[in-house]
Amino acid sequence: MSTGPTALPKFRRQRPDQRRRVLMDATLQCLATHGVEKTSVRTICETAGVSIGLVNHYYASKEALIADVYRQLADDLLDTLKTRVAATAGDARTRLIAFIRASFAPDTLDPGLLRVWLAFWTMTLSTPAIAAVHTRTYADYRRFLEHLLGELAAECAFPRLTVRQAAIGLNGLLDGLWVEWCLNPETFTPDEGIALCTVWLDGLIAG
Amino acid sequence: MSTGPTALPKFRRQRPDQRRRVLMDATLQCLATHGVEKTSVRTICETAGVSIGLVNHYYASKEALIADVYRQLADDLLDTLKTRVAATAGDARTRLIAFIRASFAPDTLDPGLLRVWLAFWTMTLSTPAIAAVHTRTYADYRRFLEHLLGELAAECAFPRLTVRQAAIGLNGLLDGLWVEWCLNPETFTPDEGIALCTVWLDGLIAG
DNA sequence: TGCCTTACTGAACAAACGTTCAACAAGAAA
DNA sequence: TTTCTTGTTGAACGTTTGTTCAGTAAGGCA
Repeated sequence: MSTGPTALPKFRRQRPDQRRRVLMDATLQCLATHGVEKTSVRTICETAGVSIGLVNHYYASKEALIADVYRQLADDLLDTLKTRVAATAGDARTRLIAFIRASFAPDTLDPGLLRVWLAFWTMTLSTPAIAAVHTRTYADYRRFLEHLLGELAAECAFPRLTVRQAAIGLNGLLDGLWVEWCLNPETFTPDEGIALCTVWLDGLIAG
Repeated sequence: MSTGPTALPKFRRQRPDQRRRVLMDATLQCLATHGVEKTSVRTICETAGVSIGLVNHYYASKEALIADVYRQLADDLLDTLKTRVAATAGDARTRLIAFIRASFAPDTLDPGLLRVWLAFWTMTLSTPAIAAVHTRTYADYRRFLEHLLGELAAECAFPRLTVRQAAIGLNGLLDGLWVEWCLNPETFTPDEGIALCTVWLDGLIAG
């Protein structure tokens, strides 16, 4: 058996940003399917189809890679929500409900995604680099909610809360319900989750 | 240098339930201060002041020990909340607000406690034994909220939600705000958290 | 064509992991 | 006092971890 003159190349060189993307995707997939515990540099590289050494060639540490994944995923998620809201015509309340509905869409309401998020939250409490990503991400998210709630306040004022406070509250309610549902989907249906957020919204207006 | 006839005993025998308690306390302390990543059997035993072999003498695995800690801590926490509500006289709304205030008390609102809880939640998604504890714990918690909200419904009906749904919603709001605050205490004050939950409650009544 | 940069590989390393188990000794029982 | 039970110890084991780095080879350039 001869390798022949036209043996397949062992690997292909790629542009740094392409390789980084491959590593990030693989990391995300590992975190979602196997959890943090089983997400090792080896697992990531195997999933990405590269050798063990490549992670530390592109990132200072495994930690830095995960921080990059956090940033990317959070940005993508917010973009998805923004897009879905932008595709919705109507008054402020209608747009807010579109935001809520998007938050309870099947691709967001995924236990795998929660597994990833729990890893990020855990690292937020001990890794300054990840805490920085969390702070920026949470601020972006809340800013968009404040934008939507500001429009609502213009149409019908809610005297008991500031726009900032309302955004914090709705964000908390969405996050809390998201966590509970992913941890045990038997407890309530996504539609009930949407209903709960809608009642919060109307309770806000009623004052 | 002689050891002498009255050398100090190397260890003291203890009753199984006492030793288990010591191991659980040490595990809790490790999880809260160092996080899951750094909570090894060795760290736990060092904190408990015992040798490495003792964990596997009392528990089938490290996992079983953590499940025991989860059960104990969740029960203790709910008991604390129940006690504080029981110490409050007044109508249903007053008692519910006492529950909310207790949820935002300094000993509950602790990033160390969140670190522990995140570990439990993470394991809930991959370890059936821990998922079982989560399901029972969450049910207990919600049952108590349903009890309180049932009394509220008797005084002033809220037509848009069932008592069960209202309990799920308030639980989600409390959990969500708790997580966000622990991850970044700068975002809002505990008093604002209490206010947000109170507005939710009054919005429920207003219907 | 041959050179040269550098993306990429993968064996090697030290540290840390959960678990095991033969040996030890504390303290009650006889 | 001696015997016996068993709570407790801690060295040892086989894995797995993140990181390193000398070497390999892909692919643009002259």
